[in-house]
Amino acid sequence: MDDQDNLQAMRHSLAHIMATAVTTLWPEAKLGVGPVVENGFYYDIDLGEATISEEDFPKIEAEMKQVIAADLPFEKSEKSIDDAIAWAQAAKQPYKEELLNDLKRTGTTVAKDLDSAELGLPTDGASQVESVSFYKNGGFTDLCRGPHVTSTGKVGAFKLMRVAGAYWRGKEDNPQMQRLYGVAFATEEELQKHLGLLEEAKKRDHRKLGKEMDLFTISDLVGPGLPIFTPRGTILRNQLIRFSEELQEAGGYQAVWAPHMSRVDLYKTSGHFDKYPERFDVSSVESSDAFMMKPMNCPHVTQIYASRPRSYKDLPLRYMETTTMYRDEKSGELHGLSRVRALTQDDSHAFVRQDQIELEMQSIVSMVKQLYMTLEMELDVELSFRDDTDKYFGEPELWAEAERILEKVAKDEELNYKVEHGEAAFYGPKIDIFVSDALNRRWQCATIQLDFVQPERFGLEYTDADGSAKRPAMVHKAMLGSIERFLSVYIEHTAGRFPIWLSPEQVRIITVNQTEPVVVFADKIVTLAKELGVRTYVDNSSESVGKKIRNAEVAKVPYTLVIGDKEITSNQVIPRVRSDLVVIAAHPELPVEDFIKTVANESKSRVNKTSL
RNA sequence: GCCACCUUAGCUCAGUUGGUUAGAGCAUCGGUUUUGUAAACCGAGGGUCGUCGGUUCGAAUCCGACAGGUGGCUCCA
Repeated sequence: MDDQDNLQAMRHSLAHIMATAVTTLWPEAKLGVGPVVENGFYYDIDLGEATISEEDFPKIEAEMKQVIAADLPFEKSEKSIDDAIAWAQAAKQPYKEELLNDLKRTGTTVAKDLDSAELGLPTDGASQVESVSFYKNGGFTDLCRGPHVTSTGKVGAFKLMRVAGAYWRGKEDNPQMQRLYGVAFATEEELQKHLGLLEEAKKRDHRKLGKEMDLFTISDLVGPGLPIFTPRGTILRNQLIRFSEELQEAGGYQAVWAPHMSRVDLYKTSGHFDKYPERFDVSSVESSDAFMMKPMNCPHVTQIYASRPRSYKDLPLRYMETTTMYRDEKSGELHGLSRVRALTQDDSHAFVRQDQIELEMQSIVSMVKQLYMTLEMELDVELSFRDDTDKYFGEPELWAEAERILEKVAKDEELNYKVEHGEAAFYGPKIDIFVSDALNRRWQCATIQLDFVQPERFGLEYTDADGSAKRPAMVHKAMLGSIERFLSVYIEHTAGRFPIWLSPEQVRIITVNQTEPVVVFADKIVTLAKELGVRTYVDNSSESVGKKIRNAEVAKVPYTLVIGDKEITSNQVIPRVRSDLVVIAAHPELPVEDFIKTVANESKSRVNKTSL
């Protein structure tokens, strides 16, 4: 057993020890599942009327420590499936009984959040389950495949972290259990290191940095999930949008524009209306028609396509639009900029012929790669395909073809991807690109979607070379995805230390004193910077130079110039460079004009390091 | 929406078992200082303790509802 396996066994054993402690303290506790997760473990527990809160943790931890101190062996045993069911009934463990019954009937459990290691499933995954294994430590016995550590004393260091609600088997209409999360490591040092990392992650939380760096704000009066952007945040936003749009223009996309609301009928035709009830109705329109805010853009765009007859020679027809849409997310799902009710997408839709799909997908993927490479972010790619349920529209043959094309493109473009069945949109399969925030939570950003369904539902056509009417396919794409969500991840990714081209303020000019020649010289630099499109701010305040330097540092401004008599005499400056941008150790003295020009060039070429 | 928890000044936080005019640092404003590469000094303003209701002689403190938030669950076109 290597260290990694051993750590897994420790964490899994701790889940059992926690369950032991909880059932000692609350004998009526009904147990769900208790698998290993990243950095630790959890156990789902139903206490009926009672609830566990974080205040109970010291008591549970004390109980767990007793079990650990007793160093009781984990003893494995086998039972036939029917004996196991009888055991669950006798032990009054209805959730275990349900799992065992499903196991007997189908050979599997379909629970989404269930780690198969938690079950007593035979390791070869045979469909016919004859027997299941149990592990016993002291007076506590649990259905479990294992493996475990040899005895309860060998579990390393742990800490209970929090309690959360979790629906039994991940289904909203099932009873909600309490999920107790713990973290665990082989040694106390590693545990402390992990807790330290969590503290570090807090410091780069985009909600905290967004406030500190004056990028955006969320007002109760405006409403939850409706972030508003300050001048600084808007510069950041617009720089990213401009980059996305420049890439798309180079790729043959034409900008279009559509209003932010429409008749409800638009979404009834597209199929979105019945699929997604989370919409914002516009109720007071003086008309018998119902209107709503747009939750997506594609239906609008189909109407641009449909506005005139199209020839096979017109395709591909590529439309792009950076625009805001509105989705009524449930209150508990809102999260800073990551999950909002008003989201802005760098959205695009290409209408293509069947024979153009693959090439189009390929060029989009390479565009996405270029964007993320420039931003120095890793691509974490998922191919979201359909499953066997009936929630998808369209012919199965078309789906199979679409999925084949997506996978081929992913292979050809050497994407490091995983296939996820059941994650497709109702109208087609997707290539989804995920990025991770400071706490390692994955968020979907870029998405590329192949769609045969909406052209069908809107009756879109083009005239082919032989004069026959043909149906185009539609390729949806968003590269940054939701700008808001992208920013949330990007702020955490960079800890607010943006590259020069994205920095809301690129050069901070600090005056040594407020005498007239100094102020005039600072103004001269600002005028020059403005002409070249460099974003500057002059700190003329009567603070000490040390304080002003510190303020510039805290604001994470890439370059700082201290201006005094020396600079006026020589017309040269010594730029102070933010530490993460430095590539050359020496900071040369530069003529003022050269310095500003260099910053302007760096900004234009979107470099991540400085050449100063 | 569901579960647990949180909400005191613009921000970060004190505030004893319910007991007089609720404190600090930073920020802001005013004054002094005119500063050379990570925090000058003095002073002032700023709070219906998230909101509403209840218990009590008395509530920031106890109870309830609501709102907002945090971590999960569910959902994510």
